[in-house]
Amino acid sequence: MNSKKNAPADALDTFARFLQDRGLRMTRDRRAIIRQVFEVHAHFTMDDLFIALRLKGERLSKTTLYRNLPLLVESGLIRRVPGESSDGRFEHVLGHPHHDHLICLECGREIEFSCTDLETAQDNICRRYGFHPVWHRLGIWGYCRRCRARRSVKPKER
Amino acid sequence: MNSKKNAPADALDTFARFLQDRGLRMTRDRRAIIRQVFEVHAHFTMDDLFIALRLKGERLSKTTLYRNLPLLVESGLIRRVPGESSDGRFEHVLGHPHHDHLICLECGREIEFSCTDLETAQDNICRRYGFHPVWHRLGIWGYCRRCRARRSVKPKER
DNA sequence: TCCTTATTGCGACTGGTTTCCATTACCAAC
DNA sequence: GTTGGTAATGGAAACCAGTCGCAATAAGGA
Ligand SMILES: [Mn+2]
Ligand SMILES: [Mn+2]
Ligand SMILES: [Zn+2]
Ligand SMILES: [Zn+2]
Repeated sequence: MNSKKNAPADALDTFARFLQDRGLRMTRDRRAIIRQVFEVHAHFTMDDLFIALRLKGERLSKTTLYRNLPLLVESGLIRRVPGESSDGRFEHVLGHPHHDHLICLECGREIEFSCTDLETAQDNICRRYGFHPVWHRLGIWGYCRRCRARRSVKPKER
Repeated sequence: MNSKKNAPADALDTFARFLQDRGLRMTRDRRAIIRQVFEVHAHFTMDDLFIALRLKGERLSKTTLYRNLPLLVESGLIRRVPGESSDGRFEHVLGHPHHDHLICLECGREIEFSCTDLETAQDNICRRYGFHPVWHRLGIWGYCRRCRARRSVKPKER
């Protein structure tokens, strides 16, 4: 219900527990990072985050982000978004459950979707191979409805 | 039938046409690259390719590879393989049709699979969104049968 | 409060990729 | 077969995201 409203607080809590379990410490920077990450409901890069935090007056360094985002990933609070090449794109998880992406080659827009058939099919495959899945990333590139309409030109290849 | 045997030749042909269409030229280096890429039936990195070609006595430079692999991708002859971070991993396409990957977090082994249910589910999703798919990449990370057997320890998270 | 040790900032450093530019090689047109 | 306009190439320098080393700082349990 209020799962969205409390996401930042919940996340902070989760992370605190995660840190404690590993003998790590909760710091001002880490609090600021969590707060920011769960305040924005969109994909972000290392740099997006850095700039946002600096604008808010936080004085952490980029190195700190590079050291902490992997922890957030491990804790399950954020995940990497599939991208063409070496992404450095993340998105938070709480209040934003698993989904896959349609990425438009023309306008760059990303559509998030989730589909049980797809997940089921994956589970079946894994079972067949005796594979224990932990996570997956699916990205589909192509042309979105809007772009297709705007130019009734058909794109080429498969 | 002999689609495999002639893959290098077919590829060369395809690429020649591709180049011509764009006013680009077929060169010794490009021929060598195609030949090598279709001779090896496995994923490869920029460096794998460079070393292999050098060992064969080709005297091209790495810069040339960096300039030409993107062309091979555009021509549809090779594709990028999904990878955790900055991949620079490719695989050829001819005689090696579309498939997705199971990647073991422990041994790093990659299992290639393809599953019509999965593809169908994707098509359905795309239709629903009015999205025209061009390509997709699915990678599932987890633990392979072999590794799970070797250590009957259960991995954590979902 | 004290003390151990995790955390941080900063600059140096890295490895992969791109860019520059002068030289070489295609290849289509004579 | 020669020529000429360009594409292609090699090598070095530049770029860039990320990583590392280290001395200074700050959590947080005792
Ligand atoms: Mn997303
Ligand atoms: Mn493959
Ligand atoms: Zn679009
Ligand atoms: Zn394995």
